[in-house]
Amino acid sequence: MYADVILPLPLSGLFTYAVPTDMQHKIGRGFRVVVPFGRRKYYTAVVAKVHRQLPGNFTIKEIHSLIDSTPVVTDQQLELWEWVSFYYLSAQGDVCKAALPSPMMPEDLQKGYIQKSEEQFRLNPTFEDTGVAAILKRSPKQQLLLDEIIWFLTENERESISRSEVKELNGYTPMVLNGLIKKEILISFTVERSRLHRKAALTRSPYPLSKEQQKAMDAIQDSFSDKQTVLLHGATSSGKTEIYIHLIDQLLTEGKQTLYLLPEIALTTQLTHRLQTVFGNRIGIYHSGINDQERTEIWQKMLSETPYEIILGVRSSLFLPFRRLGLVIVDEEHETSYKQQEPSPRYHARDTAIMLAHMSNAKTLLGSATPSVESYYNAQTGKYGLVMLNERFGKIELPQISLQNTKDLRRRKKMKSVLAPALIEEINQALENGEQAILFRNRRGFAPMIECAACGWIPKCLYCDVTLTYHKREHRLICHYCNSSYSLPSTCPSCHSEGLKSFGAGTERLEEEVSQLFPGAVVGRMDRDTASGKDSFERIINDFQENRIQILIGTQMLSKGLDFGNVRVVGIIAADSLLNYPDFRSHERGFQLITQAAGRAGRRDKQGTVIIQTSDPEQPIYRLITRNDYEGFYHSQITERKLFKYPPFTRLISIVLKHKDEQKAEYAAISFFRLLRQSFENSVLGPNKPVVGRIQQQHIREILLKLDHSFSPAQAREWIKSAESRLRENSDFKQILLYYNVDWV
DNA sequence: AGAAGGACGCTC
DNA sequence: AGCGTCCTTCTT
Repeated sequence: MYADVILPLPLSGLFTYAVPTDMQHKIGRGFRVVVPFGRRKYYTAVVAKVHRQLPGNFTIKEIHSLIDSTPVVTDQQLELWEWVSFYYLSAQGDVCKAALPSPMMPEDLQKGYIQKSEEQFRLNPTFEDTGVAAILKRSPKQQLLLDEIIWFLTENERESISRSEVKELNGYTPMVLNGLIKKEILISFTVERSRLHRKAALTRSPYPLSKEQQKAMDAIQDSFSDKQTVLLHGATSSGKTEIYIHLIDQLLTEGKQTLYLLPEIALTTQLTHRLQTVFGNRIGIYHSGINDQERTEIWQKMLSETPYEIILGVRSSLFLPFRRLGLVIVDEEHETSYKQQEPSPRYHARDTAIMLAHMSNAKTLLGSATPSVESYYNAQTGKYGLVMLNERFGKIELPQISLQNTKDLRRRKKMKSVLAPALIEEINQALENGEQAILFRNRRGFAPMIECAACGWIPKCLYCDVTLTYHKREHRLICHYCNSSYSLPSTCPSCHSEGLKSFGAGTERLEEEVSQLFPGAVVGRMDRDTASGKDSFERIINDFQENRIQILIGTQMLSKGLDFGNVRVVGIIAADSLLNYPDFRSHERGFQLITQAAGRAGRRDKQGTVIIQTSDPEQPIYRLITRNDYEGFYHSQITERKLFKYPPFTRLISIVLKHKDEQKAEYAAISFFRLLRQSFENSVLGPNKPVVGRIQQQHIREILLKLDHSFSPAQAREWIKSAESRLRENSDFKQILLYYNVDWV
């Protein structure tokens, strides 16, 4: 008897092992096993198939041991893995890695030994900083390691550190660590107990729906009778969430589970709390703030007799083992963060959710105020049901959106700062009334560019083809692609003049200027530099909600799914930068971003204001934005997409080739292009050097497949894979890094 | 001579 | 991915 197993490695295909006789009646699809792989390693693997066909051509090893007594991956989950791997052209091992929490697939296995929980250390809270310093006065090595540990805990926003993590720190030796434990500055413990058993929460019934909401709810249920997927198009604050709550409640009475998907950044405590007050501990939360141990516990609970009935989670939660899935809600379905970019599998969670629902005989509800062009098209053509929810809840009017022409203002010498006078005036009004303001700028750092006024020299990254951004707080130049940082030269390295000038304003400079403009206000900033961890993100949001911050400046991460009640004005700084990049979706993204950001404006009962600063207000997209004309926007986009053969009329597969040597990358790209052309003919475009042609020393080339609906995914896959193996036959291309991005967004 | 650093090739 | 092997280049 043999078992084909999935190894959590980026390898294509399954590996076959012999099943020991005493294991034969205990093993099956979805069980984990420990297998020897390579000369000396043991890995955890998942059994995909048990069979009796003797495999050929290689010596077969035996499964070392069986981990489970019942499957931990259900048949239906494995089917989904197979689909993701097939459709997104990724290795099954990569899908396995994305799906299973890492503690369920331990990799550093000694023979016959499976690591349980590791020893952890936390700081002894009874010591004050000064007390510790006194104790360690004569132990500089221990003080040094302690500093490293404290730095690690702060950096990762964690309470404890494992032994293996301590070993990685500077200044670690077993003796130094033991010293800290002996002096009881560090407390050692191992995690055994589950954190899931929270006490039963008090819950409330769902609030009654308004007439509009009830109408939408009825329409959704009606639509589900003949459509598998329904798109709910409802303005921001139209009360979509309460409809979701009622639907989930309905599903509960039918004994069915609901998966509620949210884009990564939007997973706010706001929504978690709101759902928990209704559903208490019947809901499981699965997002980036949940650690691997908790993920494992959630997985185990989903397999148990009493699984969570609702999961609120991000992308990866669609790989959890659902037994009776009835509904998948994809909130903010237009969000591009639903598409995983790195690493493989590069899957789209919205589309995978629809596939999951299909496999589970469940329904999918997509919700958005600004649906993606693809989804709206599917709704228009009848593939999806379409339900509109127009009225804003509580009849709050949509914000007033106006444009400020910065080019014209600058010419007339009216721009005395980064902000247009009209925006300054609005912010002043807000501050006078005890109200708040939000300013968006999609570039972090102080100045996006530095240039020598004398010779035109521009600092660039050594490893990437990009200009460096000046960060004032660090007083350094930073590459936003590889994070490497450089000191700012005092004179131009090229001509030695002292005329280095900075151009443009990122969020950091905006924060500085705004603080000077409004000295009485507290200004907060939220971007990757100030809100790295989940906690700092929430701290800033809380400070703003509780009015400890009056003006909040931020990048896109601020525009998504947050509800504030006291924002009078939203300003979009340098809106053109949102629209002017070479991508057929740039206008769609700009429309969505500005409309979503505008949705943050408005107070409990008063209309809000949105001011868009642009140097090109004649762009037609702005008319659509200011009139909140989604239909007009959709029609302009779909016409363009049809004309230029973009999705949904075609399927795009981007092929990326990377190599340290530019010549090799180029040559491989041309060869691959020619091979693909033999089967795909005119549907292959390229190869192109992307706008950023080199990242982390790797030169990049892209080939684009633009496939109309005459190509089935199976056909496309077959041709691509055969072209790839022909490319790999040439030994020149062995070390070319090659990957696919299916349904590239 | 020996260390150190890449580029392959292979893993049931 | 990881790891062994084979090779080149650096180090002394």
